[in-house]
Amino acid sequence: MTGPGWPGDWVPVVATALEGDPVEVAPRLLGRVVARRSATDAIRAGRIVEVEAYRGTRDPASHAFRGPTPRTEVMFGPAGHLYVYRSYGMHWCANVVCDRDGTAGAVLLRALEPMIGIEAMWEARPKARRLRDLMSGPGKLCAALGVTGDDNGADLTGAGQVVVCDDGTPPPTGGDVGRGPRVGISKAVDEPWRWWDRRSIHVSR
DNA sequence: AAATTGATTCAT
DNA sequence: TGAATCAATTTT
Repeated sequence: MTGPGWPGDWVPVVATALEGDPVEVAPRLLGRVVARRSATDAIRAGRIVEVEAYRGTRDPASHAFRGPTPRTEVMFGPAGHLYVYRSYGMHWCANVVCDRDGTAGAVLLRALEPMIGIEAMWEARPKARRLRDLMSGPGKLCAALGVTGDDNGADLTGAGQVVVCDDGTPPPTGGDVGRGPRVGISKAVDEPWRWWDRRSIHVSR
């Protein structure tokens, strides 16, 4: 991973680390970095502080529950790609596809802590008033990073515009990890498949 | 608490 | 062809 302004010690997360059950993979993504770069814009990046697991055909709350459709086909593909969908007709939400090729699974990115490119994030989120409003929700973080439906299916493991990286920061452990039910769903509402970093003020509310 | 907003999906 | 359902955000 190289390029102007790219931190030299950031290494893309390899796909094999994402090939497990989303419930195993999701908490391990806490602390990793999501970065977006393009030919025209400065790098924008944030640290993952809140995630939710969606278990595909084994999870009635997953878009993939009823099998592959044009919308959900990337969730049935190989791990390490991006599943982007439109929410409530106006927001984009981004998921890291995980589990094995052919088995649907995904981790919804619910909140990031802004790291790099914060000026561009303010411009992309004019209604945000405080730093902790910038990416403290799944729709907010897509707007702040400039992720849209055009990024659906993108490879996150190195070559593309959106990358999930490890910058050497250890994930939260023990009492620093919050766990509870997922937000905004109507099925499987009691499954505790949401995780967040208790030390962060950038989680959703 | 309520308005906003449109794609997707499944049932007629 | 129609209606229900939203992995949400913002303002009141």
